[in-house]
Amino acid sequence: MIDDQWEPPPILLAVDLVILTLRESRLQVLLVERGIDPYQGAQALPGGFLQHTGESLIAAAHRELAEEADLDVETLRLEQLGVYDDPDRDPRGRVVSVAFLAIAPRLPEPIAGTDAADAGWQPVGRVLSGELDLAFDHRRIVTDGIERARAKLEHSALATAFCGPTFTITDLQDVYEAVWGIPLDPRNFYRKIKKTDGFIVSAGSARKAATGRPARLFRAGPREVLYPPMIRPVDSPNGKESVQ
Amino acid sequence: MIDDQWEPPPILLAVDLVILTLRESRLQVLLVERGIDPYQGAQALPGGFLQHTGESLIAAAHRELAEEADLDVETLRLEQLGVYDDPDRDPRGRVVSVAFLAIAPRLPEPIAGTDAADAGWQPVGRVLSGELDLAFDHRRIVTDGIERARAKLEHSALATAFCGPTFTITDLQDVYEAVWGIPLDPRNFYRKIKKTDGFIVSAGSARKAATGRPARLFRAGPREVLYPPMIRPVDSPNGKESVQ
DNA sequence: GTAATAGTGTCTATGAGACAATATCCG
DNA sequence: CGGATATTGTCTCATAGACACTATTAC
Repeated sequence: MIDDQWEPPPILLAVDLVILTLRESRLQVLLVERGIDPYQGAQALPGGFLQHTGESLIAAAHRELAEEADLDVETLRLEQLGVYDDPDRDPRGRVVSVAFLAIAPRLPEPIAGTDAADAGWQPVGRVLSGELDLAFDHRRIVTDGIERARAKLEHSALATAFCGPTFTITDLQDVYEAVWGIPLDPRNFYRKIKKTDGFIVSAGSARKAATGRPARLFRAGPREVLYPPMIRPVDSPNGKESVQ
Repeated sequence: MIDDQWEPPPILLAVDLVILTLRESRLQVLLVERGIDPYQGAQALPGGFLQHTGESLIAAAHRELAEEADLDVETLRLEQLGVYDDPDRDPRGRVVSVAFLAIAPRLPEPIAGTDAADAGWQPVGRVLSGELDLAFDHRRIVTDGIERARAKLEHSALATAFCGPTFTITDLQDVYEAVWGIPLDPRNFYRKIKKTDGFIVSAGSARKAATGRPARLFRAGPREVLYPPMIRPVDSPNGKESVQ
């Protein structure tokens, strides 16, 4: 707790960032090791406090993203994920945090953190299973972010954000399989994608692996809303949804 | 503006409430007439500032709901809609507002406001069209709330929240038609609803109107997530979504 | 040639949408 | 009975999913 030599502390506003990417065919989340006291040494989402009254939340999110993860701010679209305001979520006092979600394409191996003690990718499975313990309520925030990403893959062209500027349809399928956590039939996936006008546009062809027939390359198309949506096979066909 | 006899004012946290209901077969939103200075006399969403540091956002939302609209807090489920934090959104200074969305069943005609100068329902069409001008950025918040409600009708059993404890399938159809703003075929709607296990459960039958065959009555079932989803016919089959 | 991946064709079951037909009330 | 609404039946078309098959590369 903080020393109480003066007035009750005000409510502090913070931002937390859930940055997801695909590495080694697995969905991974960007985490930093906390360098200061509450939860020092624990893994946490990148983020921090608003620096001044006039700073907008999205500006703070972009600033933290640049500071802590050295990510290209321009290419990442941040989407508001939710507000986390349990009065007890931060031992330092009342901290209301606004979480943002972003999807990143595959990046050079180590994220060169300039600010945080250490920044790196972790498979989301280790977070969801509880194997990896996160500071504050960040496990819940990650859980919510993943569920949001899964849902957005159904109705939007978000999946292309996981890929580089050009990609194959198989690359795209890897995204869906990793985020949804289920296998898909390559043949049906291929036709479904190509039948959705504007989802992807041709970008030549190239040889990918050292084996097999080379795949055509595509770029993200103009369409952002998918109609009809991609269908996520249901594993629990009854009752309420079970997150985590 | 506020007088500046002391330190730069802190960031203030507020809640705004989008309460939707069905009246006269139209989607309507609860608005209050502002009694104090910024936008005095204009229509606005019910809401207000957090009263003390320890108050949670959801508690503040419920409190405002009770104060300004005299609504039964227990039956309404508030869902976080989003954060609105444009630094210029409130002339008094930096006010960050968290919006909540709730769906209310048909209620006794006049909402007896205890706090606000006046509270009442307005058809959302008048807000969306700009015919009715709202204070602050509340028109955007209402727009976002409606879009959220439309989307949730597809994938959740939210529609039953618009109805009373028991309702007919035609009542449910009225909800979908009003919120989506399109007509649906009664025969196909009927079968689709009954085929979705757990959406509704039987609750006897009763005569509704003075004419026609009496309909069976139902209650909301245990299912909250609809799989497969209800399908909202698409009016704009191409390109990006236009929220306006 | 074989191995491996990319891409196409085809069949089937299911479900959405159109709409005829029947049921059950009021007067 | 006729008018009105509720409920069921049936037909057609589109599509998801299963899966056989062909195409194109590396070796």
